[in-house]
Amino acid sequence: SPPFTVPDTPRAIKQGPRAPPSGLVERAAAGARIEADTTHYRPLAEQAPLHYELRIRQQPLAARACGFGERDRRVVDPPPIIELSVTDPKTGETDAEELRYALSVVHCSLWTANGEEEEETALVQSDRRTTRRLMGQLVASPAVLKDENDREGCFFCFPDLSCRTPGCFRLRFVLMRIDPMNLQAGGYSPIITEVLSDVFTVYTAKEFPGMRPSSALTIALKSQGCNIQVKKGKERTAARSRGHASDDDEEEEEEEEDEDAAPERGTGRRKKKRQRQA
DNA sequence: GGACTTATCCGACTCAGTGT
DNA sequence: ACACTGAGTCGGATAAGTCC
Repeated sequence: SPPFTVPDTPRAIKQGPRAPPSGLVERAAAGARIEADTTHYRPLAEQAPLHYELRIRQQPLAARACGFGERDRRVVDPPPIIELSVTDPKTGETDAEELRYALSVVHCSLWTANGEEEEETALVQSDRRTTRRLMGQLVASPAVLKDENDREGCFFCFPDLSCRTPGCFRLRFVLMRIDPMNLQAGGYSPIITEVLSDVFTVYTAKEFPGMRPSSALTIALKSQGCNIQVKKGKERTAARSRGHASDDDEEEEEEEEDEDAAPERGTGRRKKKRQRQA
């Protein structure tokens, strides 16, 4: 989709930073992963026209459908990572100050594989409850970090997205810029730009090929404090299956005898887990 | 009743937090 | 620094439901 350019408006930054109402920005940015620099608050209307662009640095590829239960969540693999670039269209230079604006948010929604219809229509369950097809953390805050090549960028990570039903979908990411001076009931923030992911597949539990090892980008962001999970992928599975094979050989006979005799390994933990969930 | 699908459970594992 | 614990993750297993 074509990048959006903010309408030409006079810039008032030279007159000095303008602070929003006390406490408002601090509260709004509490969930942001980077420190909110409230002294550099810039209303969109007071900026020079800037060129905003979202780029998908890590495309979602696969997921295991997690059904309608709330307990067993299966996240999209790999977690989508979006990079925001903000440039001055005249000079082509990056606007580092705008890149650090803490109240930018990217929202994610589920779309059909052809990218023409939103798939987020409510699904009606057997008990008449309605639910969304895409679940998890659908909104991400910006994190200004260095990528795997040590190049600084503004990233939005979605490590907690899951899809309830199998199929082929795309994810649509839209950038919004919250203006704390204009927050009011019934108000809205305009979409600044958007990007559509490649098609990814949501598999059933049996068909799911397994998680992939984390990319260099994921590892780089994780090492800088980004809340994203690093996975070992198939390596872990292979190690696990090797472990199983050796255990079976040694313990098969013991299992038959001790079936009723206090097999406490793991079971105690599960009881606690169930108690928590109940 | 068998085949198939789907939701949930199981057990091994990882990792962050905490106490010593 | 190390051991321990609790919470979360993930692949596979299985119970339950549906269809023919």
